Amino acid sequence: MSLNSELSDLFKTFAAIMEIRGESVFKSIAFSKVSRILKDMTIDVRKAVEGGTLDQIEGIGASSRKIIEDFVKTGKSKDFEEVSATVPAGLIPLLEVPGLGPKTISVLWKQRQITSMEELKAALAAGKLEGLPKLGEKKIKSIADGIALLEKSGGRIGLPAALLVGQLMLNHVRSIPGVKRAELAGSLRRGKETIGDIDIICSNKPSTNGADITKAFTEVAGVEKILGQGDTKASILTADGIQVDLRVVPDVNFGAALLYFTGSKEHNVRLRGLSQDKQMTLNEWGLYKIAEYEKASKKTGEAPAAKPVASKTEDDIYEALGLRCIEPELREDRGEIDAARANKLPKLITLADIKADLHTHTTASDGQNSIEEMAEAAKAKGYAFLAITDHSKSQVIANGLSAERLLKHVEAIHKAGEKIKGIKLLAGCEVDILVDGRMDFEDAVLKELDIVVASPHVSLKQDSAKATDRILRAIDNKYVHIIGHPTGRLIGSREGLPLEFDRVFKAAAANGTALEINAGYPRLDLNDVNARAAIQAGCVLSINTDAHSIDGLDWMHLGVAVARRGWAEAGNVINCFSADALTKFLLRKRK
DNA sequence: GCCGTTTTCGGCCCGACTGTTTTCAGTCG
Repeated sequence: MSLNSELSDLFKTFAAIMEIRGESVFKSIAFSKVSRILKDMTIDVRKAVEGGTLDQIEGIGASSRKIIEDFVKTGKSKDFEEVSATVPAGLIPLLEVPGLGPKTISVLWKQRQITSMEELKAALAAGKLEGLPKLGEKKIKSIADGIALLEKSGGRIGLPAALLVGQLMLNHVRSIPGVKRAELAGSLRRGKETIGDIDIICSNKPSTNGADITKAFTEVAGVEKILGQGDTKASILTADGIQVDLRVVPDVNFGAALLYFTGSKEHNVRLRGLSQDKQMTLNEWGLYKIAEYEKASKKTGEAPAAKPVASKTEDDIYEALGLRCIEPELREDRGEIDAARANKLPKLITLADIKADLHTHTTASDGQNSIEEMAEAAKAKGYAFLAITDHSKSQVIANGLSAERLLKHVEAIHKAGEKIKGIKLLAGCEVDILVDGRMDFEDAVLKELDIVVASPHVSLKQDSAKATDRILRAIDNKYVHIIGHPTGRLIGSREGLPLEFDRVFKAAAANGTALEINAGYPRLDLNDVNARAAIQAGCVLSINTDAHSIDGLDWMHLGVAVARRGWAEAGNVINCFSADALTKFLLRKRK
């Protein structure tokens, strides 16, 4: 694990300990923020310490700086060790249980000596939680249910699965009589790579009441359990263990509700702070002048009786706050609010900007469709280019091509290209980057190819220096156009190469080698944060599906979502280049 | 714990819901 990740985890744990100890919530919020800053940081924190730039980062104060400096110097933090000795480590995972928070955990610990999940389960089974303050029969059952839910769903689900379920449920909501507008919200709308639960916001026509809509929502096929259903809100659990929440609001409040439930939480907090500065208050019903809002009567589940400054659309609210409208993918409190104020938001890339897929496979290696079938499918998407890039010889398990087979394949691709009009086929190869950074083919073979994607597939546990040197050598190769899935990570199962990204980005920018955002799930590699840092360093990106079948070409939108979260514009991505510009890009390095 | 063009002290975002309570604490998003 990288130093940044270790320190990020340390601060996350520190924040959790403070919650359980019952310290001021603002302290734990502050450390949670530091944890997030470290996780998002693309330079090695050691360099920030050595360069003395830690002070300049907003959110890192004297206490955090001391902990970071100690940890970088000695591999541990005395402050952290002292505090963590006061709370059993086994209590921290209990914060993940839905319905169980720090206050209750503290009571369980101090009054029933529970210090771990196992002990909590044993105590529940033995009925030992009775008689505690604020813990009635229902609360005890909800803790047991929460543990069961956590163990069943195993936490977060992947973006593609969430999109499928989300779209189905959204269509269902839109078909309910009385629904006027409905949209996906939450982290799904922001395009995050993993999703906790699915949020849907809808507005109702004046003639319909919310309870009819929430009831119809819970009656769709595939609902395993109804978690709750009221006039304005319902929650269900699908058979796959995915939670879907619906909120119903009057149409005039739709924009405020959508903004609120799209989040992120951190983005919302910043917006509300900004509202305060302007003598306004922002909530899920709308943006109000504080003076009027305080006088207005309020009833739970109903909009406050004051005229909002803005509430109908998200654009209205941003505008009233003096901001350009911020796209959902940017709402992470990563500088988007300042950019919106300065009118410096990027014009984000869209799926429609994509004119090429530059990394795909056929039956020649481990794909399922022929050259012609892949070409026709890509043409049907309106692409101008398709690169066929089957595996190189080291990928024995994927039926990788020998030099001889590859050269024959190149001929076959060119021949197919002559037959199929309306799309240009590029004959290429996904060449393995060997453990020391050499290519899996000699230059004499590579120079016969229209396009070379060089990817790491094996030895993905190298140390940082070796891994970085390996990728740098590939970037330097004059025949390599794109570094495919640069880290080799797999979401949820493999960390990938611990690259020194600043060196990688500098070299790629200097050489004109594109870095891939692999759109295949669970790769999505580069990730959002690294894609953004790469652009800032002057790199060009390439978004490709790595499709192994014609269906695989459909996942381009996942890569575009990552790119959007990485603040990418069409001009940063070679797949959006004009035919001329792409051709020039492919030839330039070889001069 | 962090921050500062009113501030180096005193704020720090907001409402819904649930359960355990007779007015509020805890949790969630």
